[in-house]
Amino acid sequence: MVRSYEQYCAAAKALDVVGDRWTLLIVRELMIRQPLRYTDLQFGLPGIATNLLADRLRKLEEHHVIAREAAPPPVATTVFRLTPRGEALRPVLGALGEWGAPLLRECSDDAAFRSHWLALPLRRLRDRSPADPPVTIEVHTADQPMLVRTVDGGVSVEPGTVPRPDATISGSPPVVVELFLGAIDLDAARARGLVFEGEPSALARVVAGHDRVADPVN
Amino acid sequence: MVRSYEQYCAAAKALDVVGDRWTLLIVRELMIRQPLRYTDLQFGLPGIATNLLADRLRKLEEHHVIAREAAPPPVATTVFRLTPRGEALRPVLGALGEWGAPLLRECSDDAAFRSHWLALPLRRLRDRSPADPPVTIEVHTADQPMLVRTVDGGVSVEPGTVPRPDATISGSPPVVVELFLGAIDLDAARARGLVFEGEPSALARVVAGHDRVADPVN
DNA sequence: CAGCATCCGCTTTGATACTG
DNA sequence: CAGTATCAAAGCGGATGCTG
Repeated sequence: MVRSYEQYCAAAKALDVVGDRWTLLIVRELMIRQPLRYTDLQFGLPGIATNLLADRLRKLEEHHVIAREAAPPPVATTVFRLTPRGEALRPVLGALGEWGAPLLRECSDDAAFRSHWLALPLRRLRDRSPADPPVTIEVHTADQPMLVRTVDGGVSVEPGTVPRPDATISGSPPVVVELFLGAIDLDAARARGLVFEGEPSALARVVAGHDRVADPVN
Repeated sequence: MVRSYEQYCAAAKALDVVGDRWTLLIVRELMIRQPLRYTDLQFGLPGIATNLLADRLRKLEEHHVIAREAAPPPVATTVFRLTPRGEALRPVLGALGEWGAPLLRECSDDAAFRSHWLALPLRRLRDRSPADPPVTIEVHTADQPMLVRTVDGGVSVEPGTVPRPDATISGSPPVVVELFLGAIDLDAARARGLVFEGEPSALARVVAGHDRVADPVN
């Protein structure tokens, strides 16, 4: 069932476990938000076949990368969570995302996107004036609105809305991501269909400067 | 021909390029020793089918991860080399190797091994007394003898022999690797069939201490 | 509905043989 | 040496069906 490389090599052994198609993307989903139900995973992995998801989850559980839990009474279903061993894959996905970031430019326009994926590239944003009162930016770009708020020197990215955000951004995923990462400025983003309302200073406070590498990063 | 995830996500885009079976192991080979001929790659990738190797090399070239060169007159053949873009994958293989290292313990005894793979886990060894004259350890464990020498605060790992090495080690790959990485001591290694000749101090100088994590690391 | 399992057509893989 | 050609077997993707 499993096709091993049969090599005494750490990288090959790692790929024996997480090298199968979809496997690392399942781990990605659990890295963004834990724990998740089967159908939540399915939604976060557009294109996966249901039998493959079931199969991969079984294998990941066998290898102690994820764990299956009985969810608390309110929902009463099983949920999936990363084990410490699974959490240890974060540097792998980090390195992969770093390397893959430049490829996002050549992404087809109808590529799938999920709002919660914003958490990966935006996690590296820093709050430029942590002493000031926190700001909240509401982002509309795909299946659900997300809140980007300054917290603890960085930003948090979570689903939700607030009554009076400091700024509200609506646009396609590429434009939103490139804007936040400083690859384009607000005018350029507007030229590509982005709608911005509120305080530009709220955005400037967290946007990655043009001084750093301006590639969208996962 | 290529099956893309079609997701606007840096990690997914990276896997579109290097996620296919064997692809990252090809990159591993070129990371250890550049440049390589087709047959050298084949030897370093035990188990790969020749059509797959040809196919992967073509795709990697299309994605500018590797480049094909006409070799200089003496050999007069084409060789493969990593581009800067390919070199940028080093953190990915590093993270994968780090994560996969603990899995080496459960590696089947007849797993394939190539001597030059020693370069990956041993690269992290440090020279504990860089001021002293360099030492050379000759290692016999698979297809060809390797030389581990102290150099510039660390060690170099290259194929070859010398007339009078400070130490000579012969043993199976797991025992050799675990010994170098400090997971086992010399007595334990000898109990598992390792033959050591020469100055134990030469080994002690580069062996990772028990203080650090004693997992074989790629 | 959540959580799969089964079936089916297609693609990819792996092993071997063959060629310029 | 550096691949291409061929082919059986396994894996993948999509649809549908079953069970609590």
